[in-house]
Amino acid sequence: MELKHIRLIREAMLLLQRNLSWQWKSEAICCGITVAQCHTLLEVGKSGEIAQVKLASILGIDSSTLSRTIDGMVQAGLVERKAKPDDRRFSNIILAEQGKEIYERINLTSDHYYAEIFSGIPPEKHREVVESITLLAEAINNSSSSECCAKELSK
Amino acid sequence: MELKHIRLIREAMLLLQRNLSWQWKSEAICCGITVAQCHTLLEVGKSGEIAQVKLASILGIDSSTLSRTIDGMVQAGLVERKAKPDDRRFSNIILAEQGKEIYERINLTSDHYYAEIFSGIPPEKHREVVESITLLAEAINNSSSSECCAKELSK
DNA sequence: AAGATATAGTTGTATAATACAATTATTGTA
DNA sequence: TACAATAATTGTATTATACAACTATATCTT
Repeated sequence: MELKHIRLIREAMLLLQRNLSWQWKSEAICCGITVAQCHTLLEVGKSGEIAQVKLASILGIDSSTLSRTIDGMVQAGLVERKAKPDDRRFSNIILAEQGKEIYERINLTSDHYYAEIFSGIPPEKHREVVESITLLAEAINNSSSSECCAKELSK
Repeated sequence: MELKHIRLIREAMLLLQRNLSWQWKSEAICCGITVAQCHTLLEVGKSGEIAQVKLASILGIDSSTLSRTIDGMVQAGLVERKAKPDDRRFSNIILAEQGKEIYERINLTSDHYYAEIFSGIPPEKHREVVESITLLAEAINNSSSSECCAKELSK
């Protein structure tokens, strides 16, 4: 891998990160929720029903952080805590009425967002881009850990 | 663009975002600095010398936020404020001694990080991936704004 | 040239997001 | 049954952030 290409990727990833971060803020604010709530909502919606500990692991945050995020979402009528009958340590999270609506809305907006992005890319490249991003995402996900320290944050 | 592909991209981007967010934390902690300082340091190093207002715009944050981040970095000996002689409203930011070292170090680590990522991708795909990410980054960058509200955060 | 307007940066203030440590409730194991 | 493990919560501190108000400097308008 040439350094030249690595630098290109690094710059591109920076651009992606910054633009996506705005996109999240924008979607959250539009729906009157916070960014953390937005991330959480989308994962709960995707899972249907999920334990906090699992959710925290997917979101990459501490379970204490998630606990408080969920508090706020319960208050706002976005989700509900549902005790797991066979193991009462767990509380499973499910969408509440208000949460379902907002989930659908954000889901749609996200789809439109990416559809619009791709309208700025020549159609004959679409397949290649989808494949490449998927490849990269998998590679990054598999390579994670290693390198340097980060002991404190590990889980 | 098929919905199936959009959903693939959305999932991949989520993975990327979450992994990169850990990477930034990890690099920052290794160097004894914060994530915001790390982002700022890399941009200052890249630019050589840059006004705060420009820097804030690149980083996508409010200039008041940046002002305080820079305060901390000056304290830590990472950067210096240098008044612009011909327009004293500006203070240009440059790397200080300590900052240069850490900049080089993080730059190297980042290069290694991506090199390692790519070692998990078949070499014949590398060119395609670089091209695709660049395409996507440009498309996202150009398409930004529009859609929904986000009036409050606009600049 | 004087007053009005614009720009860069800072400070006051509030909030969101986060982690770590300690604690409680529950379950599993020796 | 006592002890270890796990899920969640609460106490506490810190980081990152934005908006509004303000100061200092520069530019424009008449």
